[in-house]
Amino acid sequence: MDITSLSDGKILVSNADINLPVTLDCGQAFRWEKLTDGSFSGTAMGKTINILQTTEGLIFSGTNKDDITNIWFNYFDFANDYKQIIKNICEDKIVKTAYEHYGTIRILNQDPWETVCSFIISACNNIPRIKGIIRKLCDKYGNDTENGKNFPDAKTLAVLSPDDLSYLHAGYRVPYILDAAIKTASEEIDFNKIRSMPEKEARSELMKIKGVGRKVADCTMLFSLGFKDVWPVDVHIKRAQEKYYPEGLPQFFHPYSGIAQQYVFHFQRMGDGENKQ
DNA sequence: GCCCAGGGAATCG
DNA sequence: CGATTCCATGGG
Repeated sequence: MDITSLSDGKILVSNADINLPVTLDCGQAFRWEKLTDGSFSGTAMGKTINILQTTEGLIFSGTNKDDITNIWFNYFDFANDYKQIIKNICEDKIVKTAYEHYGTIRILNQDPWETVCSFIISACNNIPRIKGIIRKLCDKYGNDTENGKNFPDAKTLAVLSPDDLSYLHAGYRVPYILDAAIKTASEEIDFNKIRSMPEKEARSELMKIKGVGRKVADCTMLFSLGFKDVWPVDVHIKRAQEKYYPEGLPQFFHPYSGIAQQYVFHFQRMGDGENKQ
């Protein structure tokens, strides 16, 4: 991976092993918006940036070399060698087919509070509406970045009442959001401690939050806490398992079954011809 | 009107 | 443990 400053202030990251559009639009993050030129704008880790993937590589706008090294390198999980990981999980036919179609889907290392809150909102919901609710939440309660709105701090939401969030039209999820905010703000839930716990302990810790069951906990662990060997089961994955893995999952998915899960998830939603977008 | 959406809590047995 | 039922909301 090479980082080069361009004359217009943009930064080129070449030789990056990633399919950016699929990675940002496969349902693990909800705040990246695809613009008409094919680039993605979004706010994460307190920064609002734009990224365009071309044949030359990734072109970052609105950021600098230091932030690419200190923030975005980790956000896109570039420390892990996906070529090697994918080589192993591609012994599976479904994963192999999905990889041939979609290239390298990377697991993002997102902010844990934002992630658990986002997946609480995701319960029994569809992706466009999840994005809309999160957008409304950020517009009203998020802190300003240079070019957008950050996800609200837990402390900001912790002092609100359900009525304050009724404009979200998030229904029964509103008290769950508040419970997550209160427990996060008070550090009753400490994500930095959870990060270094064994898998089962981390999961049960997250499930102390109301509205966080097995699936939301697993998504939070996979997409923000570095647990690459969890397999979140939602309605799509359940269907895929019944269809393609009735005898159980291959052992060689370990210890990266979370990455395999993203390929199976994407394949089930988009890929096998009889599914809608 | 019905069904579905990256589920979870409460309440059974 | 597993199976049911209810929980708001909006799009197709």
